[in-house]
Amino acid sequence: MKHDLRQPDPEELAFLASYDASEFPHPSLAVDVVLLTLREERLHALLDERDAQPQLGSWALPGGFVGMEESLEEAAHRVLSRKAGLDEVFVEQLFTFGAPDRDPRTRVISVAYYALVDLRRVEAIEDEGRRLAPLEVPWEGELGGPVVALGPDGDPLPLAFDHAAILGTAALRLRGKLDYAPIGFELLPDTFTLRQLQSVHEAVLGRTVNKDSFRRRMLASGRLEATGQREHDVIHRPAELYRYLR
Amino acid sequence: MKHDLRQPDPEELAFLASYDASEFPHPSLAVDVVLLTLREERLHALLDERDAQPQLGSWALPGGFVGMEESLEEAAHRVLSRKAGLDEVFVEQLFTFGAPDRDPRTRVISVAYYALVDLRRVEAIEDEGRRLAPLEVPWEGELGGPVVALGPDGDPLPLAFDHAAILGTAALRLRGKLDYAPIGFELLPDTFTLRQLQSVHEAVLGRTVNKDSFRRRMLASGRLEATGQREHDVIHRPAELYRYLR
DNA sequence: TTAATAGTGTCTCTGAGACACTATGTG
DNA sequence: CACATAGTGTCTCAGAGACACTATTAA
Repeated sequence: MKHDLRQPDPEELAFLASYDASEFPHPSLAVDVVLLTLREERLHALLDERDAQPQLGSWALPGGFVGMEESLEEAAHRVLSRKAGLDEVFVEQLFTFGAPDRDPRTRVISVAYYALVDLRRVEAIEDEGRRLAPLEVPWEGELGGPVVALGPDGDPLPLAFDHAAILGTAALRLRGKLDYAPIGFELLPDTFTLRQLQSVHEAVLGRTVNKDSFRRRMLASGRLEATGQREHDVIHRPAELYRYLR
Repeated sequence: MKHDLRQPDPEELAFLASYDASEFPHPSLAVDVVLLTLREERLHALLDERDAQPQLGSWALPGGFVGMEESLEEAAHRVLSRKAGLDEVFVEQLFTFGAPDRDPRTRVISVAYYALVDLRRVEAIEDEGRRLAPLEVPWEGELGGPVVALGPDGDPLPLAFDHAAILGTAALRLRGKLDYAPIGFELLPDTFTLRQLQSVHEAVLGRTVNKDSFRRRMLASGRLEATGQREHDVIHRPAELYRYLR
């Protein structure tokens, strides 16, 4: 988001030189990133098990405090790079969470971002304290609400702070934007079939979509380019591979 | 946004007691409010002329720093109450602006909110340093970009900081949400005619809308209740007055 | 050849735009 | 009565769903 700053005049420069930023108490400012990917037709989010207080042992979104010289989006990318080894990921601001009691340590405002990435780029990063947890969205349509992350036994994972609400906001945003913004592609590899894209939409929306009209809409959108290649190693007629036109 | 916090255990409580929040440098955190209303079929935003450095004399969105005990939305309501004498206003989080250079004093992150209100509630608050400035949106559809606020002579007002970009984000959000969220009503008095509601949509969208299908859509939405009353003091057949069903 | 999915052609249904027509207030 | 806008009835057109049919690969 670019903006023009007025040129300061001399009087203003004198004021700025004497300005004391520590005059008021400041809350802490963090970014939390909802890294979403698709595995087995289901949305998964990257979660880290907290290895320190507070809420030791619960599962948290990757996040970090915002540096004094970086933009919010840069902070989100830094978090992804540090905690998931990912660069060049699609990232978008989600919502800013600032309830006074959301962090028991002190006042922490969190600017949440969501990131979308193809599974192949992240499936290797799982270890004991870091999971791609399947999400269960317990509401439909435009309702919204917290989202449940599942552990390997299918039981809900304990989520830290208000991170269930952040996940819920991400799921809601994704569902809302999917139909009019080109974001489904971000969860797929470079080239993909229409069926794969449809599966992405179905997983995100939590419902089946009509095959015929989905194909028509996607092809009519003008954002897909046929590669001329076809998928292989499938047990049926191979489908055309498409590429997303940026 | 409600969330469940886990109950801290004794070990966690000990940690919290020793936690020092001043360990890291913190940016300042502000809220800025885009208060929008409709006058003469045009969107207007409340702007204050800055009477202090920096950017003395330029026009700024009403805003303020976030208190340590209040939520972000409470801070937005407080700003509206203090700077516009308004309570019970429709308010929604817009976007968080955090470019490192957006404020020349120091690092200030601003959580922007937009508020929608009927003109009758705010037209009396204008004075020398406080205006409802008409907005000119120099782009269409889903493009976005900064927005121009006009002075009484029709010339653009100098806007402080990145507030032109914040206004642009508000205009874009409003245009995007108008068709699927019940927000047009917020810019009208309690009861209104369908023609008035159509005017609201036309002003926000910056284009005319089809009368017939607009009526059909609104009546079919189920969110309007006929009051049985009609407008009066008009030179033509008076229209039915409707009320918005919350 | 069969199984399985890719992809096409076409009918129907629904909602938006267009437009003509009727209704009802004021001057 | 004329004027101006409110409000209705109906036709057309475009896009979504439904469904039958053909195409193409592997086993």
